[in-house]
Amino acid sequence: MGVPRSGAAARDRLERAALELYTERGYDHSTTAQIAARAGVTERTFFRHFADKREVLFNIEARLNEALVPALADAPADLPPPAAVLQAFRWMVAALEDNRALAEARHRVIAATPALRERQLTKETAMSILVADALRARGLPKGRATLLAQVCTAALAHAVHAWVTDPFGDLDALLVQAFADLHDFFDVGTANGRQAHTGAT
Amino acid sequence: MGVPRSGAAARDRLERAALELYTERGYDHSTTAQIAARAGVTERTFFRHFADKREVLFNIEARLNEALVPALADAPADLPPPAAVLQAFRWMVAALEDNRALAEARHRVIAATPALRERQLTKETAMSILVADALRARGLPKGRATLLAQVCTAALAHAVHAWVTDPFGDLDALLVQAFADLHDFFDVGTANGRQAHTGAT
DNA sequence: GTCTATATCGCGATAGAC
DNA sequence: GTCTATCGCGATATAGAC
Repeated sequence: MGVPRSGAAARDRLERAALELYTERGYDHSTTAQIAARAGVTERTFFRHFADKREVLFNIEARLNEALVPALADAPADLPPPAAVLQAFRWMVAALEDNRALAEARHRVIAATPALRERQLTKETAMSILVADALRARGLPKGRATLLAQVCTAALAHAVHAWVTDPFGDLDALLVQAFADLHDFFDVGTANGRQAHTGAT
Repeated sequence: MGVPRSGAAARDRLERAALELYTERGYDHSTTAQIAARAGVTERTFFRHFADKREVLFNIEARLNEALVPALADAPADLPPPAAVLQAFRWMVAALEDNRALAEARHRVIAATPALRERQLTKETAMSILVADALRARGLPKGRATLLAQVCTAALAHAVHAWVTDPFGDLDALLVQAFADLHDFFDVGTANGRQAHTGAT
């Protein structure tokens, strides 16, 4: 084959081919053999790079996680825990905002496929664990760190979902809004039924 | 066959057989054929009752959801949204506390099996959607309802996890504590670093 | 890279339950 | 008799072993 043999390149082509095929014929009507063929490799190579047919769509998450960990570690120690997580998230999602088209394509496929939504939840959980570790490093006890991490990650997922859904959404603003909503839900200081928000959906 | 032909009975036997086998030999070393054999039915029958090898462990969730929906609807209209959800959750989990042994067995298998943890996340999301619907019925706008529902569901999952993990845990108390933690995280009224809690983990 | 187990699902026939 | 659950058989594709 005229195609170069670099592992990373093949991996990239597999990811592209998978997204294309899943988009064209749908996830369950695309076979791993077809993906491999379109990428110019054997089926075996597909499984060398990705544990299963779902994983091939979730490489972005790994890259985001790599950006998140240092961002969490660098957050000022005097920030309250939720604010620290928010700051790290805002830094991380900056990378996302450039690739809106790709994000939308991915989102469409995932939204249309139960098996892929399931995997996405797993990825969110994985990210939540990173956040929990960072919170523990900031002194939160394990149980509360885990809970707060889950809550913050849910807010992030919520903001990203709103972003890919609304063609005019600003991811950073949506993220800030989500965290503001969290305060509003649980802050007895601001009467709980209040609706005073910049852009509540 | 000497085995009665009631659908529900076969279903029950399949659930039992699956939990046993997953416990004995592990999820990946149990085949659907083995489960079916132990339940006294054909492999084909297994798939008529359950969409896949994972689903057979998650019937309890369906029953909990059935209890949750009316509980959410019956919550007093004047309660703040998080309090209403908490009340419904407390009612729902009462059913769980009776079956501690079963819950622990299930938890062990699920915790040991990535594929099952993945499915469990999906079930939590499904429950979260029920909560979101109820919150919208209470007047919350869609976006905030979804977010708050995810947060509350995370708190529930957190409490249940703590309960099955700690042999001396009281599920109801853990649930109340989780919601109290949420307030503490986001309530600016109570200084944010505070640790004053009854039983923080 | 090749080989294989097995999860998953379609179809037609059968057989209790009402 | 009409359901509906089950059976028996077969096909395909994922995923893991050698």
